[in-house]
Amino acid sequence: MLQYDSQPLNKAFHALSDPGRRAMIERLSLGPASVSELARPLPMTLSAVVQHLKVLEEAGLVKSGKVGRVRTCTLETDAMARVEHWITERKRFWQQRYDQLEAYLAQSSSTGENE
Amino acid sequence: MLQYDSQPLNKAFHALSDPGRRAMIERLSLGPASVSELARPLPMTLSAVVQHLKVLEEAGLVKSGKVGRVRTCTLETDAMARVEHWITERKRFWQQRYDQLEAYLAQSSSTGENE
DNA sequence: ATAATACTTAAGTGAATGCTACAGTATGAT
DNA sequence: ATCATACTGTAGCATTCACTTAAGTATTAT
Repeated sequence: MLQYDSQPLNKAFHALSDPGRRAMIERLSLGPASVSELARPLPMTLSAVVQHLKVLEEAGLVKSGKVGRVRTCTLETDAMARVEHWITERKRFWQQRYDQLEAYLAQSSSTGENE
Repeated sequence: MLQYDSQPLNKAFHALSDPGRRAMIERLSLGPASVSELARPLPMTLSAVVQHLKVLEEAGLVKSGKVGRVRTCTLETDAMARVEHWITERKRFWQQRYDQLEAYLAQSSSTGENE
């Protein structure tokens, strides 16, 4: 534990910290989409969207391929799962402490040492 | 869905994108700690750690209070849970598509139309 | 009283970010 | 052949980041 570096996680969390990129991920969680489809709802130029896409791809969260003139993007669910995993691992520990506290309180109230 | 802005999530994901700050969160998931305790394993000055702590607090991921000269930090598990929630929501959708695909494949192989 | 501890705050710096504008290049439609 | 579509790529720019150094301020220990 407490391994200091993890490029993949750094990049993944960074990628998800931007609302535009999260919107793109939200769209892609519903299914593949072209670059213009991803761009349509966003208040920025296509150029900007392409740059965001690059960030997402370099974080491993999205993959894309071109057929004809349209690039189709898909979500990389494994990478998303790895991000989720980091959080659930932390959760295990704080939950454990919470459960211990609960058990302690239950035990001390049943033995009634506070009366 | 596709609400474009969420300051809290922006800040939370951004806060988690730094390996030093993640190390601090990892430590705090085991229980409260002072600023120097958080700093000890990290390859940077105390000053830098305090600045990271500020980022974590502004993201709502950590709270802290001072008693005497030591500041004790604790993890805000609710904020962590909210980050987790954003991911599991996306997961719901991509899982659904996966399940549909699986069901389709199961059905088409049982009707044996590929022989 | 003196010194060590545990932060706190501010200024400065080089690098990374999130854009836009503009100028392309393929590909598909008419 | 011409035009629209769907990107692609680069330069520039204001802002934010992740630090460090340096100079504090309270507390606690001796």
